Amino acid sequence: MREQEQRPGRPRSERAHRAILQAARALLTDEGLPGLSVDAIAAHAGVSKNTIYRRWPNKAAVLMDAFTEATSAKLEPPREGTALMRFRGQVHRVAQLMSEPAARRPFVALVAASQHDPELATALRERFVATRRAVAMGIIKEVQQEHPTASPMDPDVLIDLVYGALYYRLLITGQDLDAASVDKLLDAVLGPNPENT
Amino acid sequence: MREQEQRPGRPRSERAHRAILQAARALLTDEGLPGLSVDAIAAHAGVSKNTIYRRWPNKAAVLMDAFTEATSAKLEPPREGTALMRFRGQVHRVAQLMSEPAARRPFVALVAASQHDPELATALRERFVATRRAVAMGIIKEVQQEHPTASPMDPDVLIDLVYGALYYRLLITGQDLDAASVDKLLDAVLGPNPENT
DNA sequence: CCGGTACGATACGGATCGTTCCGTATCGAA
DNA sequence: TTCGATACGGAACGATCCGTATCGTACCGG
Repeated sequence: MREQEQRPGRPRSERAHRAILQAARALLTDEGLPGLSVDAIAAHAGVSKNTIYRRWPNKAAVLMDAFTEATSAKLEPPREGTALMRFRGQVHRVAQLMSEPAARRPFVALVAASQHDPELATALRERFVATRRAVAMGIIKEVQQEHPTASPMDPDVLIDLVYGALYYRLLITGQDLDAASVDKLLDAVLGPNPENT
Repeated sequence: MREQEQRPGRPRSERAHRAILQAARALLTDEGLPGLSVDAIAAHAGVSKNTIYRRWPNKAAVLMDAFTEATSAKLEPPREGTALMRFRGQVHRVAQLMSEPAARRPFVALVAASQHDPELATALRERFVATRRAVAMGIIKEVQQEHPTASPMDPDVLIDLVYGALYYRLLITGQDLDAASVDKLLDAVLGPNPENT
């Protein structure tokens, strides 16, 4: 979005940029998707609607940036422990993040909007899903080196099962994603947690 | 919707009822959710918009009825074979149905809309998800009686894993739900298919 | 000082939703 | 046959939203 560092004329206000994304997050968290009109974002950010459309092509793109900026920092994979425990830790981290309405609602809204917006669907996959998947894939391969005797499940299938169950509960059944139930999921797929205290 | 069989005045036209649901299905299949305006449904059904809003409270409710009417008949669980094979068969049936755009798009649209419509979310769970779950639950318990030695996975967790993976691919990654990949999923959770030809 | 761009404010066209009003049609009951 | 009650198609309405356009003004480098 900001590849051209220096162009003629008045530079774009960094303050306006942040205000827009923050307003989008706040409105989406508080009011949900129906309350998220571009006019409302503009008013809440103290910004002209013109300024929003000068930077993003449409409402979904604003939402996408607001979401990834808020969540990416919170989803750094664990760096310590066995690969197995790091995998479990990462799944827990995603589940924990998504159990907060402030993250869950924007994500759900993006998934919903992406169903009839192919560009947004691609962006969501590339900028959020694929990142989580790549991290998980790397850790899983380490796990399978640590435990070569364990069932050699296809890593892609494993990821689909675990994250699938997570998002299934999130989007469809609406169940809580508390740590205990996430552990049950992981135990079912990976075998019992060896560090089970 | 039609609990009162006999009330005074002119009875509601059954023909209009069917025309509305059929028009909703047709438009949703062809145009997707954004193209599904109530005006368009009314026009396509040869019906006044007034008539639609006399019967359903909003657009999502119409969509809900249209979807369940169209799909419930196609999701009768298999009646023959071992319980294990019937379970696999049912999952395949759901996957096959959802791989058709004519069913996939309405479902995805409903899931999307249900994210900010609690009533619709409840209806979707009670009238679609819960039905599939109850059927699966019954079959799984039979499976576990057939194979008491097999891993005693919590049936709820099992269902979350399998259907979760299905809907994860459907809603988020956009992967195909062809029979082979569904079999891989099932093998990963249940063990290899004993009737693997 | 000047061209170029961003800014806030405001208005607009187009579309949609859900509601409301007509006059007419169709039912059961009196 | 008459009458109340309801449904019907048609049409219009207010409110909302999106994305675009047009103001005059503010800020940048040359």
